[in-house]
Amino acid sequence: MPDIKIIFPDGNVKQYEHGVTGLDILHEINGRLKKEAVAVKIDEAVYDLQRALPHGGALRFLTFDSREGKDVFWHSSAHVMAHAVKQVFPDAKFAFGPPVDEGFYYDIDAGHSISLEDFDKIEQKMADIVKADRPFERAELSVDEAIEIFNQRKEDYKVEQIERLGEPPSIYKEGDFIDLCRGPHLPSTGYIKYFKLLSIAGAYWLGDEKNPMLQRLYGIAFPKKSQLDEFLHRLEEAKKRDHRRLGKELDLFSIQDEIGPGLVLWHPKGAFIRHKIEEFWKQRHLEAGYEFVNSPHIARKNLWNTSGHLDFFSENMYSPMEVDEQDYLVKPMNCPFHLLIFKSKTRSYRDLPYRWAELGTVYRYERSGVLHGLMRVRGFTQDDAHIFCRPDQLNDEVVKLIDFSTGLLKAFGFDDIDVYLSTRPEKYVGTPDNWDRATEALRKGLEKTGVAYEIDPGEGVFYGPKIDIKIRDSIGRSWQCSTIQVDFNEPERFDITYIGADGEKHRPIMVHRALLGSLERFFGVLIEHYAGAFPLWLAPVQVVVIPITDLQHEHAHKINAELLQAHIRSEVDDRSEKVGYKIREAETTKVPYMLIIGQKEIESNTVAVRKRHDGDQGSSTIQAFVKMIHDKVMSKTLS
RNA sequence: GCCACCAUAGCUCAGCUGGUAGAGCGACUGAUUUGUAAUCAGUUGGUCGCGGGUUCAAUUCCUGCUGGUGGCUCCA
Repeated sequence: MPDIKIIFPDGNVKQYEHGVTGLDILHEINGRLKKEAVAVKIDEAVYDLQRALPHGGALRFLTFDSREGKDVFWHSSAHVMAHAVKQVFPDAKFAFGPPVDEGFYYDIDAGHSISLEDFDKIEQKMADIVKADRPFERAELSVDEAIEIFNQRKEDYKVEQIERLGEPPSIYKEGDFIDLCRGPHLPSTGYIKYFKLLSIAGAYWLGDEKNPMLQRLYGIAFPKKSQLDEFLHRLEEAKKRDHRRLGKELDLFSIQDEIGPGLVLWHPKGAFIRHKIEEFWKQRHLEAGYEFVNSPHIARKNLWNTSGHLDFFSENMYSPMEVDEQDYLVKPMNCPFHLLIFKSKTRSYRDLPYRWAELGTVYRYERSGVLHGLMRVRGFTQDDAHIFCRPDQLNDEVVKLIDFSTGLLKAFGFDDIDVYLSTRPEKYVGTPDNWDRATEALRKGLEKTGVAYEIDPGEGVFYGPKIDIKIRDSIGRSWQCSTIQVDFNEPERFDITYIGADGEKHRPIMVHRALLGSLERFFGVLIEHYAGAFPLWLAPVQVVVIPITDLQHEHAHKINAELLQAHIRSEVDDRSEKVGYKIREAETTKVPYMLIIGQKEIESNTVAVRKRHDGDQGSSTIQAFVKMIHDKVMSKTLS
């Protein structure tokens, strides 16, 4: 009896017998899909192609091109990898093996260390499994049946999962390999044509560092060879724009053993770029009604008691130093200082809000394994500010902040952002009631600006909830920079007040915020975003004047002097090298403009302009060139 | 901190199963006077991350430490 009603994307409706599978339907279709479909979606649920459809509905075949298709493809790939590992290491036990953004992994307890040298063997076994083109067969079991199967196979982690699941599990069988899995999976192993194991890492069972550590094998797989090649090529490209590598090549910064891990030296060129960023930042902040403050690097221990840092943040703080028999601590945050500036005199409701900004350098103990170039360091400068306002001003301030932040980031070419609202964590100060008010304020602000956001439960800071803005760089990676945190608690702990219109004392609300985040991380992100080719307004050297022979040296220096007069950062390359060599060097050091000066240019009193990446731009008068540079710097043109 | 891996000249890297090290680029010197991504020649450069052990002999094997890489946990 035909009782499965399928609605096709083109609107056609067709009835099928009970037991019909995606593959059956696929066979009736011609074209690309027939070869490329990896799963089928009925309404909102994704099913295996080989599985009898449990019910009818709107049908859509999924290919590798879709997110869901990739997940199915990579999930099955993880399964194949696990099977291969099992063949190489028969005692291996398996935990989780999900697809991720790019590829898949499987957490494995192999009984001994799997190392990179085992990759070849595992990949060969995977190739055998793929070649055998065995079907993935689904079965649904009772909890007891499943536990028995996995107990027999000594799959302790799987048994634990089943017990935690508490509902009848499904399993997938491929050859003699059985995995606990919700699915869906590819019809057979043969789909996984091109794959590669990528890396190996440690990962705690269930993500808890108290649990034993498993080995996580990462891999990637594609239906087409070109896709695998492109993926590997992209890895290479990402490597080329790695800020650690570019930082060295372009002489921007260094981190040295003698000083200590996570402590950054800004070299002249890097420091110059930082200077331009700070200059811009300060200008924008003055325009937005901020005032600047400054605070010391250390303070008495008791200050950090008052603020709650010693109770909630001490694992990130350095040990006290003794000064005149008193303990002092290096600051991990700037907020207590700003609170005390507020407290230094009586404040009136008329003067709120105060917006106090500081490029404040803080030090935090980060565990050695988390340090990473400029992205994660132990000493860094936050572009910090604290806003003290009345309750009736809060909403407006939050809205302003979101706009201010996105505007600032846009100037650097970051248009693509992800926004998160992080709520109360397990360890927190203050009352749940205050937390709710603060969270609500942030949520309202977000709603008002209309930006799309996600909730990040339990990810707030100890003193308040926060909005985090993550920016996407030019190759699509996401970086956390801006953070906006509403805090009802610190004002209470420091007992700060203002005098209201009613002549009574009132408690102000405090907003903590860093927009670029830290200058170190932001610089690292910028280096990778621009691949080291900083836009004109940031480039430490904007122009290299290149005389062709000694005969043009004098003229070249004259032009250079004119450029310097016009506040253009220019240098002359008057070494005894060929033009090609000098151009190559200017290109590799990513100088935005080159001016080639030969006899022709001297005679016509022009300059031959060459643009980084784009080559010869023809000749120009020096006046026109200077004007163009000025215009681009003024408008902060990115290209 | 945990798991795996790595550490050789300023940089990128060679150096098979132990017999105290090489290349390219860079830097320096000289020649060359050059028209849009590498002119030629010469010179310089290393306690083979640091300490201990095995050995007649250790850059190579073992071990401890330091630092780094990819992850996990944590985070600006």
